[in-house]
Amino acid sequence: MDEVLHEKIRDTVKAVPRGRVATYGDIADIARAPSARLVGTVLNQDGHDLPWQRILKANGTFAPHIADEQAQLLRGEGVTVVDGKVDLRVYRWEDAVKEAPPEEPGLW
DNA sequence: GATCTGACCTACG
DNA sequence: ACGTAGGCCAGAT
Repeated sequence: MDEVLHEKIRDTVKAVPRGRVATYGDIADIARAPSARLVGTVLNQDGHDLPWQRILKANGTFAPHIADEQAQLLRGEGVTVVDGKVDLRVYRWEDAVKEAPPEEPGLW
């Protein structure tokens, strides 16, 4: 597995501000991960010291096994969790777009 | 090297 | 709103 990418993903997760959230897809996007699956895989293996509670699925829900814990932690950061979901329109990490670097020039 | 599995995502019925 | 199906990528069998 690509160590660089691994760290990149970890860094990106760490970059999410307190009180905000991001989706696996967002992280994958910013970290240049080939797929959102990788983000989940990395967090699963090496996410113990990361703010993994700020990462959720694209629809604003949590990963099944950790849902409870995650909801608690996020509430502790001031994020409102309703019916096991977070309103992405409000809490989504907006800088995700800004951080997204341009594509390689000359591809087309 | 084929197959299965998973902290995913989108589209469809 | 909820289940399925297909696509996705890397690691483990």
